[in-house]
Amino acid sequence: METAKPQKADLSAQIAQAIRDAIVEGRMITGERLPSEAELAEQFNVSRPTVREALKRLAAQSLIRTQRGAFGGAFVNRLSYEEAYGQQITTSTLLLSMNGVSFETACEARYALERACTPLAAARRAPDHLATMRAEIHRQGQPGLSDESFCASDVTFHRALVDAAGNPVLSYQLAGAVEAMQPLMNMITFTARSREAIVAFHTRIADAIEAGDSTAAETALEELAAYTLNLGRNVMEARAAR
Amino acid sequence: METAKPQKADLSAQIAQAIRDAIVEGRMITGERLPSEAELAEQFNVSRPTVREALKRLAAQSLIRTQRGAFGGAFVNRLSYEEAYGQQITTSTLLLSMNGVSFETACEARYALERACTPLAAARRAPDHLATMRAEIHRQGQPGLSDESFCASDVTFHRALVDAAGNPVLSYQLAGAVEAMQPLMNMITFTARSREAIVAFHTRIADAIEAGDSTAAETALEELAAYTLNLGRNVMEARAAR
DNA sequence: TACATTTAAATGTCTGACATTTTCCCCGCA
DNA sequence: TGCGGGGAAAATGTCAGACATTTAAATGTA
Repeated sequence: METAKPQKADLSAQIAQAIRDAIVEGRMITGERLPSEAELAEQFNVSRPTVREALKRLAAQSLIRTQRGAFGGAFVNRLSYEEAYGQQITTSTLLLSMNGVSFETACEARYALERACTPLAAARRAPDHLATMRAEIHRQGQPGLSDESFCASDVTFHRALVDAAGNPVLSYQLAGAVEAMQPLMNMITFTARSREAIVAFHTRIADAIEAGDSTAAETALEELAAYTLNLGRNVMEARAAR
Repeated sequence: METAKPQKADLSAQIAQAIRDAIVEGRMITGERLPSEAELAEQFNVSRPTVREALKRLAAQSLIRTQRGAFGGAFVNRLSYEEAYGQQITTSTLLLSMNGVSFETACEARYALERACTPLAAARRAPDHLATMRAEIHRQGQPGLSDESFCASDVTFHRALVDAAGNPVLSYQLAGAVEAMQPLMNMITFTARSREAIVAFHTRIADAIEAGDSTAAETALEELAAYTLNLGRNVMEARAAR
Protein backbone atom coordinates (compact mmCIF):
# COMPACT_ATOMS: atom_id res chain seq x y z
CA MET A 1 0.00 0.00 0.00
CA GLU A 2 1.37 3.32 -0.99
CA THR A 3 1.46 6.22 1.39
CA ALA A 4 -0.64 9.25 0.60
CA LYS A 5 1.95 11.88 1.46
CA PRO A 6 5.19 12.37 -0.45
CA GLN A 7 7.71 10.65 1.73
CA LYS A 8 10.89 10.79 -0.27
CA ALA A 9 12.77 12.75 2.34
CA ASP A 10 14.74 11.49 5.29
CA LEU A 11 12.93 10.76 8.48
CA SER A 12 14.77 13.56 10.23
CA ALA A 13 13.72 15.99 7.50
CA GLN A 14 10.11 14.87 7.77
CA ILE A 15 10.09 15.27 11.51
CA ALA A 16 11.74 18.67 11.27
CA GLN A 17 9.09 19.73 8.78
CA ALA A 18 6.29 18.50 11.02
CA ILE A 19 7.58 20.50 13.95
CA ARG A 20 8.32 23.49 11.76
CA ASP A 21 4.74 23.47 10.51
CA ALA A 22 3.47 23.33 14.06
CA ILE A 23 5.51 26.42 14.90
CA VAL A 24 4.72 28.39 11.77
CA GLU A 25 1.02 27.63 12.00
CA GLY A 26 0.97 28.75 15.59
CA ARG A 27 0.15 25.38 17.14
CA MET A 28 3.26 25.87 19.24
CA ILE A 29 3.95 29.29 20.62
CA THR A 30 7.10 31.17 21.51
CA GLY A 31 8.71 29.89 24.66
CA GLU A 32 6.78 26.67 24.69
CA ARG A 33 8.72 23.54 25.51
CA LEU A 34 8.80 20.68 23.05
CA PRO A 35 8.47 17.14 24.33
CA SER A 36 11.77 15.56 25.34
CA GLU A 37 13.83 13.80 22.71
CA ALA A 38 12.76 10.45 24.11
CA GLU A 39 9.11 11.40 23.95
CA LEU A 40 9.41 12.73 20.43
CA ALA A 41 11.17 9.54 19.43
CA GLU A 42 8.23 7.56 20.71
CA GLN A 43 5.65 9.85 19.13
CA PHE A 44 7.23 9.69 15.70
CA ASN A 45 8.26 6.09 16.16
CA VAL A 46 11.93 6.69 15.43
CA SER A 47 15.12 6.55 17.43
CA ARG A 48 16.58 9.37 19.47
CA PRO A 49 19.46 10.17 17.10
CA THR A 50 16.94 10.69 14.31
CA VAL A 51 14.95 13.06 16.47
CA ARG A 52 18.14 14.87 17.39
CA GLU A 53 19.04 15.38 13.75
CA ALA A 54 15.62 16.89 13.20
CA LEU A 55 16.05 19.22 16.17
CA LYS A 56 19.46 20.33 14.95
CA ARG A 57 17.93 21.28 11.64
CA LEU A 58 15.45 23.49 13.43
CA ALA A 59 18.15 24.92 15.66
CA ALA A 60 20.14 25.88 12.56
CA GLN A 61 17.20 28.04 11.51
CA SER A 62 16.92 29.52 14.98
CA LEU A 63 13.43 28.07 15.29
CA ILE A 64 14.26 26.36 18.55
CA ARG A 65 16.83 26.71 21.28
CA THR A 66 17.91 23.92 23.58
CA GLN A 67 18.82 23.92 27.23
CA ARG A 68 20.51 21.17 29.12
CA GLY A 69 19.73 19.85 32.54
CA ALA A 70 16.57 18.94 34.39
CA PHE A 71 13.53 20.77 33.07
CA GLY A 72 15.67 21.72 30.11
CA GLY A 73 14.81 20.68 26.61
CA ALA A 74 13.97 22.31 23.33
CA PHE A 75 11.98 25.52 23.37
CA VAL A 76 10.34 27.41 20.57
CA ASN A 77 12.64 30.33 20.04
CA ARG A 78 11.57 33.89 19.63
CA LEU A 79 13.32 34.78 16.42
CA SER A 80 15.12 38.02 17.09
CA TYR A 81 15.93 40.62 14.48
CA GLU A 82 19.61 39.96 15.07
CA GLU A 83 19.33 36.28 14.33
CA ALA A 84 17.25 37.01 11.28
CA TYR A 85 19.85 39.55 10.10
CA GLY A 86 22.57 36.97 10.44
CA GLN A 87 20.78 34.36 8.42
CA GLN A 88 19.79 36.88 5.84
CA ILE A 89 23.36 37.99 5.37
CA THR A 90 24.75 34.47 5.14
CA THR A 91 22.14 33.45 2.62
CA SER A 92 22.52 36.58 0.53
CA THR A 93 26.29 36.35 0.45
CA LEU A 94 26.20 32.77 -0.71
CA LEU A 95 23.46 33.40 -3.22
CA LEU A 96 25.49 36.14 -4.81
CA SER A 97 28.77 34.30 -4.90
CA MET A 98 27.31 31.01 -6.07
CA ASN A 99 25.16 32.26 -8.88
CA GLY A 100 27.67 34.42 -10.63
CA VAL A 101 25.62 37.51 -9.99
CA SER A 102 27.15 40.33 -11.98
CA PHE A 103 28.36 43.47 -10.35
CA GLU A 104 25.77 45.41 -12.29
CA THR A 105 22.83 43.33 -11.13
CA ALA A 106 23.94 43.42 -7.51
CA CYS A 107 24.65 47.12 -7.60
CA GLU A 108 21.33 47.91 -9.19
CA ALA A 109 19.45 45.88 -6.61
CA ARG A 110 21.30 47.42 -3.73
CA TYR A 111 20.73 51.01 -4.68
CA ALA A 112 17.13 50.38 -5.68
CA LEU A 113 16.47 49.00 -2.21
CA GLU A 114 18.33 51.74 -0.48
CA ARG A 115 16.42 54.29 -2.42
CA ALA A 116 13.24 52.86 -0.92
CA CYS A 117 14.41 54.05 2.48
CA THR A 118 15.16 57.65 1.73
CA PRO A 119 11.63 59.07 1.85
CA LEU A 120 11.08 57.55 5.29
CA ALA A 121 14.52 58.56 6.48
CA ALA A 122 13.97 62.12 5.28
CA ALA A 123 10.58 62.25 6.95
CA ARG A 124 11.86 61.02 10.30
CA ARG A 125 15.37 62.41 10.50
CA ALA A 126 16.38 60.38 13.53
CA PRO A 127 19.23 62.24 15.31
CA ASP A 128 21.01 59.00 16.25
CA HIS A 129 21.39 57.79 12.73
CA LEU A 130 22.22 61.19 11.34
CA ALA A 131 24.99 61.45 13.92
CA THR A 132 26.32 58.06 12.86
CA MET A 133 26.29 59.15 9.23
CA ARG A 134 28.17 62.33 10.04
CA ALA A 135 30.70 60.46 12.13
CA GLU A 136 31.37 57.99 9.36
CA ILE A 137 31.72 60.76 6.80
CA HIS A 138 34.28 62.38 9.04
CA ARG A 139 36.16 59.11 9.40
CA GLN A 140 36.16 58.59 5.67
CA GLY A 141 37.94 61.90 5.30
CA GLN A 142 40.86 60.91 7.51
CA PRO A 143 44.02 60.54 5.43
CA GLY A 144 45.55 57.57 7.27
CA LEU A 145 42.53 55.34 6.92
CA SER A 146 43.18 51.87 5.54
CA ASP A 147 41.18 50.58 2.60
CA GLU A 148 39.52 47.97 4.78
CA SER A 149 38.44 50.55 7.33
CA PHE A 150 37.15 52.84 4.63
CA CYS A 151 35.07 50.07 3.21
CA ALA A 152 33.74 49.11 6.65
CA SER A 153 32.87 52.72 7.30
CA ASP A 154 31.07 52.84 3.99
CA VAL A 155 28.91 49.90 5.05
CA THR A 156 28.22 51.51 8.42
CA PHE A 157 27.16 54.72 6.71
CA HIS A 158 24.71 52.94 4.47
CA ARG A 159 23.40 50.84 7.30
CA ALA A 160 22.72 54.02 9.21
CA LEU A 161 20.88 55.40 6.21
CA VAL A 162 18.70 52.32 6.13
CA ASP A 163 18.11 52.36 9.87
CA ALA A 164 17.20 56.02 9.69
CA ALA A 165 13.98 54.97 8.01
CA GLY A 166 12.97 53.83 11.48
CA ASN A 167 11.40 50.64 10.28
CA PRO A 168 12.96 47.46 11.71
CA VAL A 169 11.39 45.24 9.07
CA LEU A 170 12.94 47.37 6.38
CA SER A 171 16.30 47.27 8.14
CA TYR A 172 16.10 43.52 8.29
CA GLN A 173 15.21 43.16 4.65
CA LEU A 174 18.07 45.38 3.58
CA ALA A 175 20.73 44.01 5.85
CA GLY A 176 21.46 41.25 3.38
CA ALA A 177 21.60 43.59 0.44
CA VAL A 178 24.04 45.99 2.04
CA GLU A 179 26.31 43.51 3.79
CA ALA A 180 26.39 40.95 1.05
CA MET A 181 27.67 43.53 -1.41
CA GLN A 182 30.78 44.24 0.60
CA PRO A 183 32.94 41.63 -1.14
CA LEU A 184 31.86 42.90 -4.53
CA MET A 185 32.42 46.47 -3.46
CA ASN A 186 35.89 45.65 -2.18
CA MET A 187 36.73 44.54 -5.66
CA ILE A 188 36.63 48.12 -6.80
CA THR A 189 37.49 49.93 -3.60
CA PHE A 190 41.06 48.77 -3.74
CA THR A 191 41.58 50.00 -7.22
CA ALA A 192 39.68 52.89 -8.61
CA ARG A 193 37.36 54.46 -6.10
CA SER A 194 37.99 58.06 -5.27
CA ARG A 195 37.47 58.76 -1.61
CA GLU A 196 36.82 62.42 -2.22
CA ALA A 197 33.98 61.65 -4.60
CA ILE A 198 32.44 59.15 -2.21
CA VAL A 199 32.65 61.53 0.72
CA ALA A 200 31.02 64.23 -1.39
CA PHE A 201 28.13 61.93 -2.24
CA HIS A 202 27.72 60.88 1.36
CA THR A 203 27.69 64.47 2.49
CA ARG A 204 25.04 65.36 -0.04
CA ILE A 205 22.91 62.45 1.13
CA ALA A 206 23.27 63.31 4.80
CA ASP A 207 22.52 66.97 4.12
CA ALA A 208 19.40 66.11 2.17
CA ILE A 209 18.15 63.72 4.84
CA GLU A 210 18.78 66.30 7.53
CA ALA A 211 16.90 68.90 5.52
CA GLY A 212 14.04 66.48 5.01
CA ASP A 213 14.50 66.75 1.28
CA SER A 214 13.70 63.28 0.03
CA THR A 215 14.05 64.14 -3.64
CA ALA A 216 17.55 65.51 -3.23
CA ALA A 217 18.56 62.44 -1.26
CA GLU A 218 17.25 60.16 -3.96
CA THR A 219 19.03 62.12 -6.64
CA ALA A 220 22.33 61.96 -4.78
CA LEU A 221 21.86 58.26 -4.20
CA GLU A 222 21.11 57.67 -7.86
CA GLU A 223 24.22 59.54 -8.86
CA LEU A 224 26.27 57.53 -6.42
CA ALA A 225 24.78 54.38 -7.93
CA ALA A 226 25.67 55.55 -11.42
CA TYR A 227 29.19 56.48 -10.31
CA THR A 228 29.70 53.08 -8.67
CA LEU A 229 28.25 51.23 -11.62
CA ASN A 230 30.49 53.07 -14.02
CA LEU A 231 33.52 52.39 -11.89
CA GLY A 232 32.66 48.71 -11.80
CA ARG A 233 32.35 48.60 -15.56
CA ASN A 234 35.74 50.20 -16.02
CA VAL A 235 37.39 47.75 -13.68
CA MET A 236 35.75 44.88 -15.54
CA GLU A 237 36.93 46.19 -18.86
CA ALA A 238 40.45 46.69 -17.60
CA ARG A 239 40.47 43.12 -16.37
CA ALA A 240 39.07 41.79 -19.60
CA ALA A 241 41.72 43.64 -21.58
CA ARG A 242 44.48 41.99 -19.63
CA MET B 1 43.48 28.07 31.67
CA GLU B 2 40.82 29.59 29.58
CA THR B 3 40.45 28.81 25.94
CA ALA B 4 41.18 31.54 23.47
CA LYS B 5 38.26 30.85 21.18
CA PRO B 6 34.68 30.93 22.37
CA GLN B 7 33.97 27.23 22.72
CA LYS B 8 30.76 27.23 24.67
CA ALA B 9 28.81 25.71 21.84
CA ASP B 10 28.08 22.08 21.18
CA LEU B 11 30.57 20.06 19.23
CA SER B 12 28.10 19.68 16.39
CA ALA B 13 27.63 23.44 16.28
CA GLN B 14 31.37 24.03 16.25
CA ILE B 15 31.89 21.56 13.45
CA ALA B 16 29.02 23.01 11.47
CA GLN B 17 30.57 26.46 11.88
CA ALA B 18 33.97 25.24 10.77
CA ILE B 19 32.55 23.75 7.59
CA ARG B 20 30.32 26.75 7.04
CA ASP B 21 33.32 29.03 7.24
CA ALA B 22 35.17 26.88 4.73
CA ILE B 23 32.27 27.23 2.31
CA VAL B 24 31.62 30.92 2.82
CA GLU B 25 35.30 31.78 2.54
CA GLY B 26 35.57 29.81 -0.65
CA ARG B 27 37.91 27.13 0.62
CA MET B 28 35.30 24.67 -0.59
CA ILE B 29 33.61 25.34 -3.87
CA THR B 30 30.20 24.53 -5.26
CA GLY B 31 29.80 20.88 -6.13
CA GLU B 32 32.82 19.80 -4.16
CA ARG B 33 32.41 16.68 -2.11
CA LEU B 34 33.02 16.79 1.61
CA PRO B 35 34.93 13.94 3.26
CA SER B 36 32.72 11.05 4.30
CA GLU B 37 31.08 11.15 7.68
CA ALA B 38 33.57 8.62 9.00
CA GLU B 39 36.50 10.71 7.76
CA LEU B 40 35.07 13.89 9.22
CA ALA B 41 34.54 12.10 12.50
CA GLU B 42 38.18 11.16 12.53
CA GLN B 43 39.36 14.64 11.48
CA PHE B 44 37.38 16.42 14.16
CA ASN B 45 37.94 13.63 16.65
CA VAL B 46 34.26 13.10 17.36
CA SER B 47 31.78 10.34 16.72
CA ARG B 48 29.74 9.88 13.59
CA PRO B 49 26.39 10.93 15.07
CA THR B 50 27.95 14.22 16.11
CA VAL B 51 29.24 14.79 12.60
CA ARG B 52 25.82 13.93 11.25
CA GLU B 53 24.16 16.49 13.48
CA ALA B 54 26.54 19.09 12.15
CA LEU B 55 25.80 18.11 8.56
CA LYS B 56 22.05 18.30 9.17
CA ARG B 57 22.48 21.84 10.42
CA LEU B 58 24.19 22.76 7.19
CA ALA B 59 21.59 20.92 5.16
CA ALA B 60 18.87 22.93 6.87
CA GLN B 61 20.51 26.07 5.49
CA SER B 62 20.80 24.51 2.04
CA LEU B 63 24.57 24.82 2.27
CA ILE B 64 25.08 21.16 1.47
CA ARG B 65 23.12 18.40 -0.13
CA THR B 66 23.61 14.73 0.55
CA GLN B 67 23.42 11.75 -1.71
CA ARG B 68 23.29 8.15 -0.70
CA GLY B 69 25.09 5.23 -2.19
CA ALA B 70 28.58 4.60 -3.45
CA PHE B 71 30.40 7.77 -4.39
CA GLY B 72 27.61 9.61 -2.63
CA GLY B 73 28.20 11.87 0.30
CA ALA B 74 27.75 15.50 1.19
CA PHE B 75 28.33 18.09 -1.52
CA VAL B 76 28.58 21.82 -1.31
CA ASN B 77 25.26 22.96 -2.66
CA ARG B 78 24.77 25.63 -5.22
CA LEU B 79 22.24 27.77 -3.45
CA SER B 80 19.47 28.34 -5.95
CA TYR B 81 17.25 31.39 -5.99
CA GLU B 82 14.30 29.15 -5.21
CA GLU B 83 15.88 27.74 -2.08
CA ALA B 84 16.91 31.21 -0.99
CA TYR B 85 13.34 32.45 -1.59
CA GLY B 86 11.98 29.68 0.56
CA GLN B 87 14.25 30.41 3.47
CA GLN B 88 13.68 34.10 3.15
CA ILE B 89 9.93 33.64 3.30
CA THR B 90 10.02 31.29 6.27
CA THR B 91 12.33 33.59 8.21
CA SER B 92 10.36 36.71 7.38
CA THR B 93 7.04 35.14 8.29
CA LEU B 94 8.32 34.02 11.66
CA LEU B 95 10.07 37.28 12.34
CA LEU B 96 6.86 39.18 11.76
CA SER B 97 4.62 36.91 13.76
CA MET B 98 7.00 36.51 16.67
CA ASN B 99 7.92 40.12 17.22
CA GLY B 100 4.50 41.59 17.21
CA VAL B 101 5.25 43.68 14.16
CA SER B 102 2.40 46.07 13.69
CA PHE B 103 0.38 46.16 10.55
CA GLU B 104 1.58 49.68 9.92
CA THR B 105 5.25 48.84 10.13
CA ALA B 106 4.89 45.81 7.90
CA CYS B 107 2.78 47.64 5.38
CA GLU B 108 5.16 50.57 5.24
CA ALA B 109 8.13 48.29 4.68
CA ARG B 110 6.40 46.31 2.02
CA TYR B 111 5.31 49.22 -0.10
CA ALA B 112 8.60 51.02 0.34
CA LEU B 113 10.39 48.00 -1.05
CA GLU B 114 7.96 47.51 -3.84
CA ARG B 115 8.30 51.10 -4.80
CA ALA B 116 12.00 50.47 -5.32
CA CYS B 117 11.12 48.18 -8.21
CA THR B 118 8.87 50.45 -10.21
CA PRO B 119 11.51 52.55 -12.01
CA LEU B 120 13.25 49.43 -13.24
CA ALA B 121 9.97 47.74 -14.12
CA ALA B 122 8.84 50.82 -16.04
CA ALA B 123 12.13 51.02 -17.86
CA ARG B 124 12.12 47.37 -18.92
CA ARG B 125 8.44 46.61 -19.41
CA ALA B 126 8.89 42.86 -19.74
CA PRO B 127 5.94 41.47 -21.74
CA ASP B 128 5.79 38.27 -19.66
CA HIS B 129 5.28 40.02 -16.40
CA LEU B 130 2.92 42.60 -17.81
CA ALA B 131 0.81 39.75 -19.17
CA THR B 132 0.75 38.14 -15.75
CA MET B 133 -0.32 41.39 -14.16
CA ARG B 134 -3.14 41.83 -16.68
CA ALA B 135 -4.27 38.25 -16.20
CA GLU B 136 -4.41 38.65 -12.44
CA ILE B 137 -6.29 41.90 -12.71
CA HIS B 138 -8.82 40.14 -14.90
CA ARG B 139 -9.14 37.31 -12.41
CA GLN B 140 -9.64 39.76 -9.57
CA GLY B 141 -12.63 41.17 -11.41
CA GLN B 142 -14.45 37.83 -11.60
CA PRO B 143 -17.52 37.89 -9.37
CA GLY B 144 -17.39 34.30 -8.11
CA LEU B 145 -13.84 34.51 -6.82
CA SER B 146 -13.30 33.34 -3.25
CA ASP B 147 -11.54 35.56 -0.76
CA GLU B 148 -8.61 33.16 -0.59
CA SER B 149 -8.21 33.17 -4.35
CA PHE B 150 -8.45 36.91 -4.51
CA CYS B 151 -5.72 37.25 -1.94
CA ALA B 152 -3.52 34.73 -3.74
CA SER B 153 -4.05 36.61 -6.97
CA ASP B 154 -3.09 39.81 -5.22
CA VAL B 155 0.20 38.26 -4.18
CA THR B 156 0.81 36.96 -7.69
CA PHE B 157 0.19 40.42 -9.10
CA HIS B 158 2.68 42.03 -6.79
CA ARG B 159 5.22 39.31 -7.35
CA ALA B 160 4.90 39.96 -11.07
CA LEU B 161 5.46 43.65 -10.45
CA VAL B 162 8.62 42.86 -8.55
CA ASP B 163 9.83 40.39 -11.14
CA ALA B 164 9.16 42.92 -13.87
CA ALA B 165 12.17 44.84 -12.60
CA GLY B 166 14.18 42.07 -14.23
CA ASN B 167 16.63 41.80 -11.39
CA PRO B 168 16.74 38.38 -9.71
CA VAL B 169 18.55 39.70 -6.65
CA LEU B 170 15.80 42.24 -6.15
CA SER B 171 13.15 39.56 -6.61
CA TYR B 172 14.83 37.44 -4.01
CA GLN B 173 15.10 40.25 -1.52
CA LEU B 174 11.46 41.14 -1.90
CA ALA B 175 10.04 37.65 -1.89
CA GLY B 176 10.01 37.65 1.87
CA ALA B 177 8.41 41.05 2.09
CA VAL B 178 5.57 40.23 -0.24
CA GLU B 179 4.84 36.67 0.83
CA ALA B 180 5.26 37.21 4.53
CA MET B 181 2.65 39.95 4.50
CA GLN B 182 -0.05 37.64 3.24
CA PRO B 183 -1.28 36.59 6.69
CA LEU B 184 -1.44 40.21 7.79
CA MET B 185 -3.14 41.19 4.56
CA ASN B 186 -5.69 38.43 4.98
CA MET B 187 -6.67 39.99 8.24
CA ILE B 188 -8.21 42.86 6.37
CA THR B 189 -9.09 41.18 3.09
CA PHE B 190 -11.87 39.19 4.70
CA THR B 191 -13.48 42.22 6.19
CA ALA B 192 -13.19 45.59 4.63
CA ARG B 193 -11.26 45.56 1.41
CA SER B 194 -13.10 46.71 -1.66
CA ARG B 195 -12.22 44.65 -4.68
CA GLU B 196 -13.21 47.37 -7.09
CA ALA B 197 -10.79 49.81 -5.49
CA ILE B 198 -7.97 47.30 -5.51
CA VAL B 199 -8.56 46.39 -9.13
CA ALA B 200 -8.56 50.07 -10.03
CA PHE B 201 -5.20 50.58 -8.31
CA HIS B 202 -3.76 47.53 -10.00
CA THR B 203 -4.95 48.69 -13.36
CA ARG B 204 -3.39 52.11 -12.84
CA ILE B 205 -0.10 50.48 -11.89
CA ALA B 206 -0.10 48.12 -14.86
CA ASP B 207 -0.98 50.95 -17.22
CA ALA B 208 1.79 53.14 -15.89
CA ILE B 209 4.36 50.36 -16.14
CA GLU B 210 3.27 49.58 -19.67
CA ALA B 211 3.56 53.23 -20.61
CA GLY B 212 6.99 53.39 -19.03
CA ASP B 213 5.77 56.09 -16.69
CA SER B 214 7.65 55.41 -13.50
CA THR B 215 6.30 58.43 -11.65
CA ALA B 216 2.68 57.50 -12.28
CA ALA B 217 3.35 53.96 -11.12
CA GLU B 218 4.94 55.19 -7.93
CA THR B 219 2.06 57.51 -7.26
CA ALA B 220 -0.49 54.76 -7.76
CA LEU B 221 1.51 52.46 -5.52
CA GLU B 222 1.73 55.09 -2.84
CA GLU B 223 -2.00 55.65 -2.95
CA LEU B 224 -2.56 51.92 -2.71
CA ALA B 225 -0.27 51.86 0.30
CA ALA B 226 -2.19 54.71 1.91
CA TYR B 227 -5.50 53.01 1.17
CA THR B 228 -4.31 49.73 2.66
CA LEU B 229 -2.82 51.43 5.68
CA ASN B 230 -6.01 53.32 6.33
CA LEU B 231 -8.07 50.17 6.00
CA GLY B 232 -5.82 48.42 8.48
CA ARG B 233 -6.19 51.23 10.96
CA ASN B 234 -9.97 51.13 10.73
CA VAL B 235 -10.05 47.40 11.30
CA MET B 236 -7.79 47.81 14.31
CA GLU B 237 -9.98 50.51 15.76
CA ALA B 238 -13.11 48.46 15.23
CA ARG B 239 -11.47 45.59 17.06
CA ALA B 240 -10.29 47.78 19.87
CA ALA B 241 -13.79 49.20 20.31
CA ARG B 242 -15.22 45.74 20.77
C1' DT C 1 29.56 -5.72 -27.32
C1' DA C 2 25.63 -5.66 -24.29
C1' DC C 3 23.43 -6.96 -20.33
C1' DA C 4 22.82 -8.93 -15.79
C1' DT C 5 25.09 -9.65 -11.38
C1' DT C 6 28.06 -8.76 -7.79
C1' DT C 7 30.38 -5.78 -4.76
C1' DA C 8 31.91 -1.89 -2.28
C1' DA C 9 31.21 2.58 -0.36
C1' DA C 10 28.48 5.69 1.53
C1' DT C 11 24.47 7.49 4.00
C1' DG C 12 20.29 6.33 6.93
C1' DT C 13 18.71 4.25 11.14
C1' DC C 14 18.63 1.78 15.53
C1' DT C 15 20.17 0.25 20.20
C1' DG C 16 22.32 0.98 24.35
C1' DA C 17 25.29 3.12 27.15
C1' DC C 18 27.70 6.78 29.56
C1' DA C 19 28.85 11.88 30.51
C1' DT C 20 27.35 16.33 31.79
C1' DT C 21 24.40 19.85 33.28
C1' DT C 22 20.89 21.79 35.84
C1' DT C 23 17.00 21.96 38.92
C1' DC C 24 14.47 20.46 42.69
C1' DC C 25 13.88 18.48 47.04
C1' DC C 26 14.98 16.65 51.26
C1' DC C 27 17.82 16.13 55.10
C1' DG C 28 20.76 17.61 58.65
C1' DC C 29 22.33 21.24 61.45
C1' DA C 30 22.43 25.58 64.00
C1' DT D 1 12.23 27.21 62.63
C1' DG D 2 15.22 28.59 59.04
C1' DC D 3 18.94 27.70 56.04
C1' DG D 4 22.44 25.51 53.39
C1' DG D 5 24.51 21.53 51.22
C1' DG D 6 24.19 17.18 49.04
C1' DG D 7 22.03 13.89 46.47
C1' DA D 8 18.40 12.41 42.99
C1' DA D 9 16.29 13.00 38.81
C1' DA D 10 15.61 14.56 34.27
C1' DA D 11 17.16 16.11 30.31
C1' DT D 12 20.56 16.95 26.64
C1' DG D 13 25.36 15.82 24.78
C1' DT D 14 28.39 12.24 23.21
C1' DC D 15 30.14 7.81 22.01
C1' DA D 16 30.54 2.98 20.06
C1' DG D 17 28.98 -0.46 17.22
C1' DA D 18 25.84 -2.65 14.35
C1' DC D 19 22.60 -3.26 10.60
C1' DA D 20 19.68 -1.51 6.54
C1' DT D 21 19.46 0.75 2.24
C1' DT D 22 20.92 2.93 -1.78
C1' DT D 23 23.79 3.72 -5.60
C1' DA D 24 27.31 3.32 -8.99
C1' DA D 25 31.21 1.07 -10.51
C1' DA D 26 33.37 -3.32 -11.49
C1' DT D 27 32.93 -7.82 -12.97
C1' DG D 28 31.52 -11.69 -15.43
C1' DT D 29 28.85 -13.97 -18.97
C1' DA D 30 26.12 -14.80 -23.25
